[in-house]
Amino acid sequence: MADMGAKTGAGTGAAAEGPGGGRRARGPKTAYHHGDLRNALIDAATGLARDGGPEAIVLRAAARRVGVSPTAAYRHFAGQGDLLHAVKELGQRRLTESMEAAAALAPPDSGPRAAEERVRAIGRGYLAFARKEPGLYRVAFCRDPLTVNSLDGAIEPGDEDTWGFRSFGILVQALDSLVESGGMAPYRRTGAELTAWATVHGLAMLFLDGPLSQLTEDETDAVAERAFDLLIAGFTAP
Amino acid sequence: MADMGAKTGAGTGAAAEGPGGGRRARGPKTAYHHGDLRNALIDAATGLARDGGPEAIVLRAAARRVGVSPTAAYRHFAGQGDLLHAVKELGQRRLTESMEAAAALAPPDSGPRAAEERVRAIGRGYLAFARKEPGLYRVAFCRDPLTVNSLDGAIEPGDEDTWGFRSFGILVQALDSLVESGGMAPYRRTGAELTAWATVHGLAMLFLDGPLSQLTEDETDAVAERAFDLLIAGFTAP
DNA sequence: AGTCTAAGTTGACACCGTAAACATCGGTGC
DNA sequence: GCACCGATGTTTACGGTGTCAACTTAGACT
Repeated sequence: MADMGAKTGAGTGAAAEGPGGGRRARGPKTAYHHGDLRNALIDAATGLARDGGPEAIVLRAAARRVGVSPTAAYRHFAGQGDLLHAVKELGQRRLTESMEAAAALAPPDSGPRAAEERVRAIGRGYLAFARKEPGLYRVAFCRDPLTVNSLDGAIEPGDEDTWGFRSFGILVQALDSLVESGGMAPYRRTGAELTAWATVHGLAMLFLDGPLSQLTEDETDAVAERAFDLLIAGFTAP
Repeated sequence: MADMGAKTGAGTGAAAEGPGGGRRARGPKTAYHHGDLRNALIDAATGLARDGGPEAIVLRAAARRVGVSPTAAYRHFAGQGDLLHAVKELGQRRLTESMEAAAALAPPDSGPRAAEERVRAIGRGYLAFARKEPGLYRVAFCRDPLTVNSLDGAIEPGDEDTWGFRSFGILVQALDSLVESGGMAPYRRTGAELTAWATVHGLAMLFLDGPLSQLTEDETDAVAERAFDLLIAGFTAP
C-alpha cells in the first residue's frame, strides 16, 4: 500500500459529470465512494496550508473538510507526510508559475540591459508569490523526509520534470543569457544562480518570518530592489 | 548535556552546590523540588532540538528526560511554545557567538581589504554554525508566535540586547567600516546588511534543507566563497 | 448472476498539549 | 518549636492527532 502513483486522476476515470448537489462534492458516486478523494484531500490540505503553513496540514482536519473519515486518506496517501509532500509539490508548481509569469513580462530583447531586467523580473515573481501565498510558500520549502534532495551539482536524470528543478532552470537560463549578451563576465557565472537563489530566498524569509515582517508592500519592494541592485552590480562587475 | 547558561536565574538562588550524584541532577533538594527545573528543561529541549529541529521540541519528552512529570513544566513555562521560544533564543545566542568568534579571527586592519575580509569572516561564522548545529539553527529561525518581530526599520528601544539584534549589529558594523575604509561607495550602503543577511541565510537553507544538502564540506565552502565573491563584488562596485 | 477488490467505515492505541485539583517541601512569623 | 503558606511537582482527565487492524460497501469484470 504505497503512494498510489498517478498523482492526477486517481479515480476510476469518471470524474467530470454529475449534478453534484450532494454534500459529498461532485461525482455521481453513491456518496460512499467519493470519486476523487485524493485531489479533494489535497485541495483541503492546501486550504489549511494557505493560512497556517506546514504545521497546519493535519490529516484529520483535511478529511473532516472533505467530509470523510480520517483513515480514508490512507487509501490515497502513505500518511500525513505524504499528504504534506503533495501540497509541497503543488506549492513549488505555483511558485514556478509565478516566476514564469513574471519573466514573461520582461522584454525579450537580447541586450545586456534586457537580460538584467529579466533576472530582476524573476526575482520579483518569486517574492510576489511568497507575499501573496505565505502559507503555501512555507510549505513549498518546508523540510520533509519524502523529498529527495537532488539537484546537488550532479543533477540526477529524471529531475528534469521536477518543479523545483524547473524554477531553478528559469533562473539559470536568464543568467546564461546575461553572459551571452555580454553583460556578465563568464568567469563570474559559476555558482551565480545559487547566490541569486539564496538571496531571494533569504529575502522572502526576512519578509515572512524575519525582522522585516512588518514592512508595507512598498517598503518591501524597495528593499528587494535594493538587493537586486547589489546582486546585479556583482554580476555585471568587471 | 552542557550549557547550564543560567540566562536568568529562575531558581531560588540555591543552584551551585551539592554532590549531585543522584538521578535528579544537581541540587540537594529532596528530589521532589528539582532546584533548577527551568534550565534543566531548556537543556533537555535543546538536546531534542539538536537532532530533530523545532518540531522535535516536545514538552512531554523534555520533562521525561529530566525525570519530571509533564505538567511540571507549566510552573516555568507558559506552554510548549514558551519552551520552544527559550531554545530559540539560546540558538540565536549561539549563532551570534559563532559569528563573533569568526569575526575575531579576521585582521583588525583598517584598509578596505581587511574590511572585506571581515565581512567574509562573519559570513563564514554564520554558515559554520548552521552546519555544525543544524537543529539549533533551524530553531533559531523557526516561526514562533512569541517572538515580536521588531527590527523593522524603526528599531524599537529595548531590542538592543536581543541576540538577533546583536548578530545583525555585527554585520552592520562590518559594512560600515567597509564604507569608511573607502572600499564601498556610500550610496550602495543602504540596505546592504539586509542583502548580505538574506544571502547568507538563503545559503544556509540551501545547504541544510535545500538542493545543496548533499555537498561535501569542501564543496559547500567553495559555493559559499563564490557567493561571497559575488556579494562583495556588488558592494565594492563603483 | 456471482465474485473480487478498491475505497470507505468504525474502533482502538499511543502520543501530544493543557487544565484542574491535589501533594509536598522550604521558609517565614509567631 | 511550630503552624502556616506559597512555590513547586504530581495525579488525573480531556480533546486532538497520526496510524493500524478489521469490517463494510459499491462498482467492475467474468
